[in-house]
Amino acid sequence: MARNVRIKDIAEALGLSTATVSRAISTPARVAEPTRSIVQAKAAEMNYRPNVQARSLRTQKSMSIIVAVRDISNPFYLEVFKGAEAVAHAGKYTVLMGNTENNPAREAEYFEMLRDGNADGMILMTGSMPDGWTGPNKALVVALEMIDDAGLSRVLIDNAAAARKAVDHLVAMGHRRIAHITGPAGEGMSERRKAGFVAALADHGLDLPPAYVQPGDFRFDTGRDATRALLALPEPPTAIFAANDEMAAGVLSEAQQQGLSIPADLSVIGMDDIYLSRAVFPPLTTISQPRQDIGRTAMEMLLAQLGGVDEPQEKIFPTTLIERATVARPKDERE
Amino acid sequence: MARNVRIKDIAEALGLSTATVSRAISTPARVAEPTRSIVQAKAAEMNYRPNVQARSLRTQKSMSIIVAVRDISNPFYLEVFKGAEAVAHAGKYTVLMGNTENNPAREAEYFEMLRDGNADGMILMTGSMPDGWTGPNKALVVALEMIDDAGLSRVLIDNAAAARKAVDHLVAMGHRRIAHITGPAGEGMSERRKAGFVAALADHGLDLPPAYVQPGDFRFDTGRDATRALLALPEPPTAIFAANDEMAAGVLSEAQQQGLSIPADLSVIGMDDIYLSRAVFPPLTTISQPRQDIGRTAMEMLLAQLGGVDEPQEKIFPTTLIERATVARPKDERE
DNA sequence: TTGTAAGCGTTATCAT
DNA sequence: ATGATAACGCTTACAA
Repeated sequence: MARNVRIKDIAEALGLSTATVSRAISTPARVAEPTRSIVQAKAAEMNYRPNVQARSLRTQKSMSIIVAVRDISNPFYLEVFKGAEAVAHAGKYTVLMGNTENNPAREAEYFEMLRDGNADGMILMTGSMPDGWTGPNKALVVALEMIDDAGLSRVLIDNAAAARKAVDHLVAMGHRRIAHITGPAGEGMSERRKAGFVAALADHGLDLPPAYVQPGDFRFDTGRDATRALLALPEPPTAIFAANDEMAAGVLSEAQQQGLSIPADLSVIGMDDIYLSRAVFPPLTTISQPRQDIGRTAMEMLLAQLGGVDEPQEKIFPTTLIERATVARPKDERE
Repeated sequence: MARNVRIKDIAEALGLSTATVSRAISTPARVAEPTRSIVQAKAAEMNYRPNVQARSLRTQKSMSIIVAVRDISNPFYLEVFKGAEAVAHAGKYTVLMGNTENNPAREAEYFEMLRDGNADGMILMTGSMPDGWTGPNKALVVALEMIDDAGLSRVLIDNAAAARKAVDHLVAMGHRRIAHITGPAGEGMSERRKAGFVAALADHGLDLPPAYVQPGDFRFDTGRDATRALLALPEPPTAIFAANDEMAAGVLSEAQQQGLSIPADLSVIGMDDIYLSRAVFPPLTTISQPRQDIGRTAMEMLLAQLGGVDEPQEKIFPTTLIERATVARPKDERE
């Protein structure tokens, strides 16, 4: 394997200086016409590929971006990542998937990578920021409001409005006893969904027994557990809005386990529209958020920051109710 | 923000040469005791962080590894990636997730990154290698036999044996009319699972009508379609072995849609044991492969290659039947 | 054991 | 418009 072609090799082959060759390649505008094309042609011919580390060392830019998520095995992030990746890629940036595993130490590591210049910017979908993080003008964007921190660019959805959509739909279908399974307590996303749920119920003049709000943690098992508790109530709900699809799958599972028929005996709405929602039976009615768009937009904001835009941006994406097959009119009403 | 601390700063602060400081940090063994600890202490005190690009430029190593998958939004790869990431991380390597989208151009790009020194090695879970790839002694490991290419280190599972396990279980439960939904035609993984299925059936002396082998592509929808075809047969199967869990979910969905009760009316076995298999109802009986271990091992092999091991390694992981709730004795036998 | 100095490949500054 | 040269931060012969 021959050694890699360097700018110097092209320069020698052409009797030019390395400076000119470098310019012809990186800033073509700064080099006159006959020369420019000659250099470019020769570079192509010699199969020249710039050495990124050398370039990074010199320019102090790594051309790579970290997308940090809590848990890479959570399919929720996949589409977001995909959208972000596509934009980065188009902008000649490389993206690193940062998996924090909900571990503050690992989270801190990614911030160190940022600080050390291993990456030029970061999209955060993790829970928190390291305590004393004083951004050394590194680009940072928060996606999906995992972090409540002013002053950062953010792309989010209106979680409360989304919850309201779920409630409105259930009410329109005639439900009056509607329960909710929440996400992890204390997290902005869960809290907002819960708040939207509570407010919507109030607006419809519906009763909300405390037991109708069950704690969950976004995982399948808590969906099951909460459902068990809900169905054991003297007056069980006729509909359940789970704060995400995975828990909604848990609802379906537990309800069917108990011999209930969905949606005849119990209506269910999930949220996020991950691919799971199509794969369960019956296919899950859910609130969808444009996850690829979210990733794309977050990356666009980041690249904008890298390009010099300073004011924090904010973009809120709309959500959509996807009607599939887990909502029907409640039985008592039918009879 | 103060400029980053460099080796030179430490050297000056201590009245030593940069060479000594560098050695104390990177190759402590090569420096005498009083000096070593002094340097290390000072480095910590000054909050020194090595500049990776400079180091890479000098050593010609990037300390990063690409894990290339066909489609990042396929949850199948997540756990594998996680295992690989953990090992890399422990070895001070960074891992880049390469998403090829089944696009040969993007695949080629990752190989270029390898060649250009953006990465020191690559774990391949994509479909193919670029045509004229003449590995310039770059480390390469194939995981999950997506590629049939001799001479590369590989970590895989015995797909045929796994399929046989599924068949054996169904036969032991009394099934004699067993169908299979395959993965994409031509891919080693699918072909091996199918071959294992066919051979196992033959070994049990069971009939295999051609229509009992339905083509799929590993996706939910083809699971549904194949099931529709299978159930429309004059003599439909009493059990279906789907080549992966996603298609098995499609089987459940379609069968339940048609009013069948699972497993009473139809037994189903999937394969891979992705989290989906627990989230459907009834929870899916499936063949599990140790995906984190596979990722871990692949990365270990890669690091070994990077460390100088030259002979291609090969490791085959065992699979396990996970009995959940989609298999029962067939009806006719009960009556 | 430690120091000197060259060099990794590129870009930026300053001349010409 | 192009060229000479220094510099980015680090490691590693080679010398002392």
